[in-house]
Amino acid sequence: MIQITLPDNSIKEFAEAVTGYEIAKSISNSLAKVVLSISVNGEVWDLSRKIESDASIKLYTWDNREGQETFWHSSAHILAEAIEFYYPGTQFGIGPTIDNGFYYDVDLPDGKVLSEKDLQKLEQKMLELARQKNEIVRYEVSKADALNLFKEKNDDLKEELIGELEDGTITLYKQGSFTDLCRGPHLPNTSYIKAIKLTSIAGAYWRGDEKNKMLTRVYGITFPKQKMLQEYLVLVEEAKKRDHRKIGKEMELFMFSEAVGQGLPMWLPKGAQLREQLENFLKKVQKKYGYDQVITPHIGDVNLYKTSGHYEKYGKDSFQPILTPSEGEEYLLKPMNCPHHCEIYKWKPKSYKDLPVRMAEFGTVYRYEQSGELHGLTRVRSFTQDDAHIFCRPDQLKDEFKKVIDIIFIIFKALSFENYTAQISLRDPNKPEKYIGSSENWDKAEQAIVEACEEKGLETTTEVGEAAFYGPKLDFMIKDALGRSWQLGTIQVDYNLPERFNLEYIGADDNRHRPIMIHRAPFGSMERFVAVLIEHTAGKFPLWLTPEQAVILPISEKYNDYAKKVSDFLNISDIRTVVDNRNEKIGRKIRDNELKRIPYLLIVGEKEAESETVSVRRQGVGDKGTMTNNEFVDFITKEVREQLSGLYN
RNA sequence: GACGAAUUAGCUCAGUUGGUCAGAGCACGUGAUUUGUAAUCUCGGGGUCCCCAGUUCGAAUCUGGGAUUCGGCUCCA
Repeated sequence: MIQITLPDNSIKEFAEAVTGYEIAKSISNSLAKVVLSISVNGEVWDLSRKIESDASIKLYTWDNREGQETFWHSSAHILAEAIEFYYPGTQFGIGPTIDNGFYYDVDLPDGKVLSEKDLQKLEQKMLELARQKNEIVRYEVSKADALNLFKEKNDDLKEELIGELEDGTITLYKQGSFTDLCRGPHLPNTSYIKAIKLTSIAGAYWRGDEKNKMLTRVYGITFPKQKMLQEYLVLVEEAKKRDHRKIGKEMELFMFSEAVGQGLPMWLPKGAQLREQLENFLKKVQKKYGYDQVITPHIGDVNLYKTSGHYEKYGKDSFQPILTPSEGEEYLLKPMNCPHHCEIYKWKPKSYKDLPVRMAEFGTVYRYEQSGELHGLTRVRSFTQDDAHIFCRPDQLKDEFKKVIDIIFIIFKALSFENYTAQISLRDPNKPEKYIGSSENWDKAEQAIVEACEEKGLETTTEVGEAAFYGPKLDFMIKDALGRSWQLGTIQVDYNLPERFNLEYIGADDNRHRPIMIHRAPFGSMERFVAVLIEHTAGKFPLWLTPEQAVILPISEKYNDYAKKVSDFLNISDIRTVVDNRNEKIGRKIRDNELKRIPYLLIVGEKEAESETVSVRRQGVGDKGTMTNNEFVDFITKEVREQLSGLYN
């Protein structure tokens, strides 16, 4: 007698060993149709695997992440089977599930290459294989047998993987004519998979290491219903419309020019306006938090970066030094602002009473990113950090750290960023050689970060071994329209630069002490932040931020003079206003300006000119009635004030 | 940087087998119209078909090299 405990703690009894599928069936036929895998005592199993003894179980369907993973994992095997059918002799790397689907890394024989044209035939083959309703069978094998099997297939990649596994834990899965090394779990058979889309193809290094061979990675996604695939594809198309590169072009925010160079963005007037609003906003917040703005040059003597250690670490792989007419003189385009700020700190002796010193700069830096890494505004070669460095005493560290978290919260709130994640990056205690500074200091810094996050109620993930070589850090990440994650705000604790630059303060004990440095950039960089902001808002920026807040639409050219008068009035009232005085019908002007995402459309004709009013239309909403010009100024000013209320005043 | 794909008017894109294929819509200019809440009509100008070589009687189209962009990989101070 076997007792199976269900999630609601009810118990079902079976006379003999039972499979997950049989359990589902015993509950209801409709459940049996949709269940995909089963958790047995916390471990996810195949539905077709026999449960031999008492267990607690949970059944997974498409609505559970675990169910989807089972589904996609089996899909990856069918992809592999299809590839093996067309390209016998292919070596198979790994084929895991990802957030949206799965991929398989393969090495085709005889230097054959896959290209996007081949995806369709692979999809067709996969559908054919899925429809064969082949059982997916699990085998437990010895390491020796597993090695032999893949040796026969000449699959070096699998051999390498098996070599690292422990004997007695190795399982194979077979469906149709294809056998794969795999921990599972899998679907009972292939017929569950009804809709298949291979989405893209890309190169990927074996085991993620640049020194290894580059394999071909095929990405795909599958669904239990055709309709779900259609819906997914629509969603992807919608997401593409939010791409900041597309909207940035449409809204005339920024551009690139081959003549200027790769990865060197140029801000167009409206983009510059947007950026200025963001900068002014942060400056106000920083003023409240006791920061001082500074301005430093775009270049620095190469020896400055030798002192900081950056030259040694990155000099060869970045922009090369600028020479001067003087022999032996070399300058570097600055890859960061910290060394300059350290020099400012040293300008004058500091007392413990002077700390913390908070030094902020919108500093443009230049980094020679590899060409394949450049990506719109999110990854560029010249960018402006909303940088600041806080020099503080050890007893101030945690408090300063918390204040920086506050600033980041203010920004995320002002822009309604809610779906961010926060990651604490700590050192790898097993590799002390990777880091500089005493382990005592590291402990203190790490503890300060963890405590600061806890006290701020910030939910974080922790990554061991991800710290910078000079200190632990807290990063804020946010996803773009297509689900790619970007690091925005960052706070880093640094014991290294104060050492290298010999920064000091005189303590109450009249001795010299070393300050701790905090690097922080709440936006990360203006470029990346604006990119993510565009995708977040689909270009419909909040009123306080948007480059053009109102556009005046004269009904006909006869009212252009009045429109100009209103626009002048609004502009001196600090409302960013433009006039659409083209010789077009009003319907046309409304359409064009709605599409330009300007929040307020002000229609003026005979009535309005006579009564000194405007007819107000909210973008995407519609007619808001008629207001006097003064009323409109109050109306819009109030809206801006409400958006920013309590954030920095 | 390595792998794959792409690049045609300011933008979005069509262009079949190498031969009236230099195209469309939008944008822009022009004339008419003087417009009341999501596209008025007329006429017109605009191209180094990414660049450089090559094959060919003939290249947007084929081949080689380069540039840039895109995808994921590696990287990210």
